[in-house]
Amino acid sequence: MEDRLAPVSESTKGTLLLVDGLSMAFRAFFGLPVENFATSTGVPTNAVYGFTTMLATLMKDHEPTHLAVAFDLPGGTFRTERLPSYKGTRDETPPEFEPQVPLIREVLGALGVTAVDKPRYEADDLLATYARLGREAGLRVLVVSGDRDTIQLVNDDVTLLYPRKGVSDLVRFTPDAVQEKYGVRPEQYPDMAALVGETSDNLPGVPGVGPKTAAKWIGVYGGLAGILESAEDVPGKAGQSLRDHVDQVRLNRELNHLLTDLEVEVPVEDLEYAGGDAAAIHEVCDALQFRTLRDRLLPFAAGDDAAEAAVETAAVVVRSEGAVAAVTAMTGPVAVHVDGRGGADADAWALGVADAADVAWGIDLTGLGPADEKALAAWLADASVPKVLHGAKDAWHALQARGWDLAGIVGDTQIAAFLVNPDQRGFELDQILQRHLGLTLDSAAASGELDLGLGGSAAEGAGERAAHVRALAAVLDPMVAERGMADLYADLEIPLVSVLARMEHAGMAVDREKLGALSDEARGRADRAAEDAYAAIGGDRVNLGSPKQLQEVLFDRLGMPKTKKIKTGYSTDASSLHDLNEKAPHPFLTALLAHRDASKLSQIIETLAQAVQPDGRIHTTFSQVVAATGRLSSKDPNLQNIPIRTPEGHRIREAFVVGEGFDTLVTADYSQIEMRIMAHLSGDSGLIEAFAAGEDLHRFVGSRVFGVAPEGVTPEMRSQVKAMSYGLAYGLSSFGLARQLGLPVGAAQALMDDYFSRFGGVRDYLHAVVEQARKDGYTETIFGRRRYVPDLTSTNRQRRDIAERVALNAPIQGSAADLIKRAMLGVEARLKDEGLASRQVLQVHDELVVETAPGERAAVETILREEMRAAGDLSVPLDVNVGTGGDWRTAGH
DNA sequence: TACTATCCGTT
DNA sequence: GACGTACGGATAGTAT
Repeated sequence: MEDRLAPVSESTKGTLLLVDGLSMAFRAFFGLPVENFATSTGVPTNAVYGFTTMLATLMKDHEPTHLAVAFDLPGGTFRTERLPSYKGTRDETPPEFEPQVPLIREVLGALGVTAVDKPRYEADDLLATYARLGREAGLRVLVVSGDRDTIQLVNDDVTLLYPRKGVSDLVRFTPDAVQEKYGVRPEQYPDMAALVGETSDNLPGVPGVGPKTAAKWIGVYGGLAGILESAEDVPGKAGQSLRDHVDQVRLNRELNHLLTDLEVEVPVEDLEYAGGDAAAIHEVCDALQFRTLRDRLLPFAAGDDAAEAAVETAAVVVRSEGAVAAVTAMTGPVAVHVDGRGGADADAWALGVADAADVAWGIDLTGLGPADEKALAAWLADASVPKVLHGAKDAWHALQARGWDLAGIVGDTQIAAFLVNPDQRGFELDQILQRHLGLTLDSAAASGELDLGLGGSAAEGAGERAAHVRALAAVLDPMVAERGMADLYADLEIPLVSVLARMEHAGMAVDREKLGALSDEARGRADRAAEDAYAAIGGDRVNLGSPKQLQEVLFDRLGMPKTKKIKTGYSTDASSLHDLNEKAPHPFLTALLAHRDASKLSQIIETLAQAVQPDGRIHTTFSQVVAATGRLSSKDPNLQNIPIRTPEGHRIREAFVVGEGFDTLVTADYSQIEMRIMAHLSGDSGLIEAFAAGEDLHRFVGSRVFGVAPEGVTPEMRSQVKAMSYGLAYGLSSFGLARQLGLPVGAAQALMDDYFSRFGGVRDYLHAVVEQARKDGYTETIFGRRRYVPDLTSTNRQRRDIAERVALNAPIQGSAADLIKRAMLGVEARLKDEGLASRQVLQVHDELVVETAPGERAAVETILREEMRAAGDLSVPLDVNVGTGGDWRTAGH
């Protein structure tokens, strides 16, 4: 019995793996603690995780050629029709289990595993039927079930894997193993079970008869039929008990017989396993937040034909000799890969180029002669040679670091992969190759960090990767086009790469002294507030930065009322602390809030100060492949979350200054861009009129909602309407609105009702956009950028609700992102056309910052105004505010 | 060292 | 019973 999990001997015709879905999911559920397995949104995943792990192990160990997972359907079966109390003693399934069943089916779908079910029949009956069909087809059959009834299926061709504990410890039942454990042959097991009874099925047995007696009788009388025939002769107390319960035994035997002759929808030959879909596996692993499991599932992905064709072309011969001459003679289109890093102390060290189906060139850039240097630099800077890269902006920087320009970028497979599915995570070359071509690079080659001492290997690696990029482009370009995003890709995202590269390269000048003074100040305030906080609790120097220790102080020691629940207890966030301070005022709370404020500030300042480069400027890194809505993101440091609301925030912005040799900073931002997009997309006449009128939007809307003259709109009314308007674009509920405005839910609901009665087009649009997305599976911006929202059809309420908010927000936020990106291209083109030396240095979602050269301020203001306005042709005007100053704060006013 | 949880800054 | 999008990033605490 210890020979569990050893692969069965494979027959020449293959192996059929049959799994009882629910019984194994249930075992997984109870085998793994539910509290340790959930997504960040609280969806429990322990059963999905355990089940999937088990399945992956089985698939890997046994390499089944045919595969099916059978499910019980809700509702009764022919057995409960026969006996309503059948399985009647089972406890109510835990509420965390049910929602995981559709998730398991999603995993199976991604893996390409057939799920089978049949109304009025149990999964076991399907297993029994498929076991017979598989056996008749000459397949070796493996049944995996936690239901003992399936023991009857075991024979020379059918082995049962039965969970002993959890789902990772499976016992292998062959006929001999069954005989050894139960003392009967597998086909006699139901006879035995009929006599002994099955508590889990609510089938009582013969009192006083256990497995030993049952086995003995079966041995003596040859089976249940013989036993019942000779019932009168069965001796002893047990014999009498048997005679008293003959009807029950007959019923048991009738019910525990599994049907092997069901009509099945899927013939057994269609259970042949053809592999899963890599993209779908990624998608489901993303959704369920599976990390380690992803790597175990991906090997089951089948490459499709297109991908395989592309992989073929990626099988390259890499050549280094004569590479420079060969490459510089190319007129494109070519795939280019650059190894190296941008930045102050590193540059490009290897270049790979691929343009033919089977030859790629690799060049070691570290040992080039002057002639080669010149030729290569010219070729890279030649805009008439079209080039495709993966992460072109990084390559741009790496080449720039050695003084070379990169031009002619016509494609970026990283961006293409992002457009195809922006919700994915991880767009590094090796990840995208894995995802779309099923290719696995070895980690050294994939990372591009090859040892320079290995002679030509860096060059060869670069050549190989260039070939892979070429293959990727061949697969991804049609996918982008298929999704209607060819123009968005070629005319917006790709040209933007160079614009962003130049912005990052330029950076923003910083007044170090100002920053330093601010830092000291904030540090001092934080320290003083900390002392106040310690004093307020009797001098105990708890770590104020530790939510855990704060919880202990607030809720245990001070006995304060509980705040909102979080995973680790009760929240100590700012809004909770404010609430607490109203309910139970305490000097500790005030001091803690002040400390939080000051230390956050000093932390931000410290991070910024540390990010200043030797050139006295901060160079952020923008990404086009992070925010699923299409917004840019900024990191190292993030310049898109610099404080602005507080006086201290203003002072931080004052430290961002115009650089030497330049004149001013000009900042231009769209006014109410999201509401304008809402007006355009919804076509609501009231909202369009509001913008056409050109007066204060929230005042206008407020006057309509509250039925007063615009002058009669109080600041209170205005702020309520403003919160309402913006909340709409985020899928705000009346509860959320109430909480934000400090109103009763009823009042918030009334406000929403009034709003919608005046702006019905908005309500209709919001409703329609979700419906359309549910139908199509994706949302779209004005410019055709897609975001897929599969969870709109999820049976899980929470997932569905989140998906609805995503569907509401994505077209609005995404269209705004498209607009400002278009504006950036327009601004860049105008600056160049007009021969100006001013340059864009920052984008913050609805705001552009330009550093102007002397004498160009007026021209730049005009360009910003015009290009931002002209970025889209909407049914409402795009209003732009422009400001100028020697620092970011001043310009922003 | 790597990862999770919490908190908080922006739009 | 929860309940507003999209991010980046610091810190604490825990797992490896």
